[in-house]
Amino acid sequence: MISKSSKYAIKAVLYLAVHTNENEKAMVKDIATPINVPKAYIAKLLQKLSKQHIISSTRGPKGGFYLRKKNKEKSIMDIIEVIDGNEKFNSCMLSLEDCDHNNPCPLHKSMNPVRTRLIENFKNKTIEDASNDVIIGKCSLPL
Amino acid sequence: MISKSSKYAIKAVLYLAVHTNENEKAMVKDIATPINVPKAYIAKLLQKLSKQHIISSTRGPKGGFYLRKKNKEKSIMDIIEVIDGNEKFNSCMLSLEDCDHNNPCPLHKSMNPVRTRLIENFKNKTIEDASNDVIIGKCSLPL
DNA sequence: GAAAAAATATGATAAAAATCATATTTAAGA
DNA sequence: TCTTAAATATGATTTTTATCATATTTTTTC
Repeated sequence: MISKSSKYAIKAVLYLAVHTNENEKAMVKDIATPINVPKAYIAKLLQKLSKQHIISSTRGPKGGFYLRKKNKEKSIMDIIEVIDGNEKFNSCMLSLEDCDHNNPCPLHKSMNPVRTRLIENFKNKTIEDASNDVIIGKCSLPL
Repeated sequence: MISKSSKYAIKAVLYLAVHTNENEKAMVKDIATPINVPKAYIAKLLQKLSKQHIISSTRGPKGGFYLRKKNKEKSIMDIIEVIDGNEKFNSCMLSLEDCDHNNPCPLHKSMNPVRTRLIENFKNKTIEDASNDVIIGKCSLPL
C-alpha cells in the first residue's frame, strides 16, 4: 500500500508529535526503539524529513529532533510525498500509460473513488489530528 | 499499491480473457508484446497462475495459455493473492502488530472503510466482468 | 518413434528497497 | 578553545523484487 519507509516515517513523526516540542527534543536512539525501527535507517529518514521541513532538528549536545507548531500542521500525505515521492497514488491501477476518465482501464471506474478517498484521507489528516488521538488515549501507537 | 508483478499478471489474464478460449490458445511470445511485459518474466507469472488454476495451459505444438469458463469466474483478487500472497491488504496501514477496532492506530478509523472498499472491489470484479468491458469497447487495455 | 514446438523447472543476474557502518559538521558546556 | 554529543553526509552491504537465460518435459505431427 505505502512503503515500509513511509510507515516508519509516519510512526517517527507521530512519536515526535507526542513526545517533543521546542524545549524537549528526542535523539534518534530515543526514537528508534519505541517505534521498532532500525536506528541507522530511521536516522536517514529523519534527515530527509528534516531537510524538507516536515520536522525540526538541531545538532550538537542538547540537540535532537522535535516538532514545532508549524510542523504539526503538515499532513500524513506530506510525509508520504517526501519519502515515496508524489507519484505514488496518481498512476493507474494497472500502470497503463494513458488510462484516464476518457480512456479507462477495466479497473478504473471502480477503483477511482477508492483512490480519491484514500488521497483525501491522507491529505486531510494532520500530524496534530493524529497525535491528539494518541494523547487523549483514543488511539495507540508503539510497536 | 499492488506489486508490478500483480499488475503484469492482471494484464496477462485479461489479454487471455479477450483473445483465447479452448480452441484458440496464446503463447507467451504472443502475450508479452501487446501487454508490454518482458517475455521471460511474464512466462514465470503465467506458470504460477496456471499451477493455481487461475488460467489454463497445454504443452507442446498447438499448445499455449487460455481461459476456460471456470477461469473467467475468478476475481481480480484471486490473481493478486496468487502473485502477492493473501496478506497484502490485511495488515494495518502502519504495520502495527495489534492494531484493530478495539486498539486502533491513528489511521485506522479513517482508513478502514477505504481498505474494505478496495478489497470488495477486487473480490467482486471477475475476469469476465473486466474483459467484457474491454470487448464491448467500454474500456481499453494494451500498453 | 523421431523431430519440433510448446509449457515447465531451475537458477543466474540486475535493479531497487531496506539495512548497516563510518566519517564529517555543528553546537553546548567546561 | 577544547571536548563531547548530537545531527548530517556518504557509501557499503544485504534483502527483496524484477529480469534474463537455459535445460527439461510434454504433446503434436510426420
